[in-house]
Amino acid sequence: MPPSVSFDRLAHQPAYKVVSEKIRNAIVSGEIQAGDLLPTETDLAEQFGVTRSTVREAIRLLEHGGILGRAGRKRLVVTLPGTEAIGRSVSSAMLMHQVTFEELWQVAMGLEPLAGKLACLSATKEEKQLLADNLVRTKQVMNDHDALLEVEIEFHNLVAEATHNHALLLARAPLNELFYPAWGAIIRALSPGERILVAHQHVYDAICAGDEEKAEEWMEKHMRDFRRGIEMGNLGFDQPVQG
Amino acid sequence: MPPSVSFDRLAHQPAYKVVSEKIRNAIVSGEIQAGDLLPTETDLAEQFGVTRSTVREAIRLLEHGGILGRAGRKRLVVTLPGTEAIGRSVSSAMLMHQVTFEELWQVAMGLEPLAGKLACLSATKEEKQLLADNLVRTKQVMNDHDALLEVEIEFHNLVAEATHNHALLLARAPLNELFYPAWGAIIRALSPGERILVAHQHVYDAICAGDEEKAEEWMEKHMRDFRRGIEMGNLGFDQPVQG
DNA sequence: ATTGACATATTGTCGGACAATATGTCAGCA
DNA sequence: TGCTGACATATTGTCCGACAATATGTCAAT
Repeated sequence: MPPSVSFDRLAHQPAYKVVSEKIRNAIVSGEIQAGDLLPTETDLAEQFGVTRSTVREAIRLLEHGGILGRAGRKRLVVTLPGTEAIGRSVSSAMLMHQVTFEELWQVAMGLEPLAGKLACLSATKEEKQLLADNLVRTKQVMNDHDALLEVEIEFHNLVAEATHNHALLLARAPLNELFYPAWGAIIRALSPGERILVAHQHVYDAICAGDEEKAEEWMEKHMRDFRRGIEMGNLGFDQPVQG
Repeated sequence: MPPSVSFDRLAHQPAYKVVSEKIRNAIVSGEIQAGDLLPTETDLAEQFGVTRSTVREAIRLLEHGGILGRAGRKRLVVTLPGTEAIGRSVSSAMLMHQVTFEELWQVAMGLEPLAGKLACLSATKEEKQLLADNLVRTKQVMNDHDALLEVEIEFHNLVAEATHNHALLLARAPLNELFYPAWGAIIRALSPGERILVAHQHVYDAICAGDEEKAEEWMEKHMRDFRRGIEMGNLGFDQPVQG
């Protein structure tokens, strides 16, 4: 016979979590702006009625998400979480889930062509100039594997930034981080400088011309090349990505 | 005259960060498996040669990313970061960046149709059954706004899970969280039960038939409906999303 | 096999302490 | 005036020791 009444497990949240949530709420609700200084640890401890140790643990909780940071070794600062912080945290999650290249590539096929398309609508002159500069440098370092990797990654980041879509930037941050070593391996194995340059050039032209379809299409081709690169280089397309 | 030599700013990383990184490395490198128990705080403190307070701060740093968790109120456990942890952390980043509905919707247009397409290839019988159950429940709660919201969100999650693509699941986690209130507002304002059901039905049929194109297409239509819903409901398509 | 009593281990929180470093002030000197 | 150095102050990073609350493990009694 089942018990006639059942009680919820009462959740006695530790103080450091409560404090952390209070601070987080104040931040995301806009009560504290990015760039604002937080009170000192001692002040916070007094305000919340807990010890400094507890406040410190609460702070660490938020620090990892990039919401809080320190300028120098000093005062706490409310920070706009950049792509790095998000990328690191999400990509380590993906690593633990043993995400394969294939899975990663599928997501990239959803996001990179989209970035190309959207960039056509919103790229400023300055951003187009940065892309042009990147192309020039690409031609120069065509045979320097390490440098080529750098400009290749930079190109994709520039396109993504040209969309001015922060949701997109944050969503693709982990891909960036995880593809990095793979691109490096492909470049070393196949020296695909020419193919990369051609694809980038077409994407750039499309963005300058505002031709959404073409940008999307060439970004797609570029990503298919990437896939073929992994397959041809025997890098294990269906294998988990390495950190 | 510029100085003849320049030195890098020497980075005196605090101990809690070092400890945190060491633990993180051990985890993502697979040295410690998910599900494993970590040594007690006192043990860790001894091993690293620091105080328990320092170890605790290091632990908090990882706890936020969902890498570490506690079973009960006891021992530390290495955890596979779920979509909730990632979703919370990334979505608060998006909130702080004042991401607009439009930006969010653009990313969703890249990921949701993709999810539909991929689900056609990998959905198991059990998952199809879950989708079917969801459809039945959708018909039942068509006029109950709150319940309708629940099944709507669940449907999208089920489709995403049916792809078996963890990278995709993690990438779309924040969208989920941020769209939630918006869907609710749309449903209350427009009672779009019929349209939702029709779209879901078509996506479901396509997945069962393994028809990738159709699944993608209907998911796209569904998302366009969502966009029109925000616009018609005057919910501010170009306004920042509210937490 | 279940219950209760008891010792033990571990976490959450507290309080105080100190060294290292950044900040602010002010006098001294070109 | 503008720069330098000395000094007091504030704040963080780290340490130590302590205690209550709570899980865990053991064992006897029923």
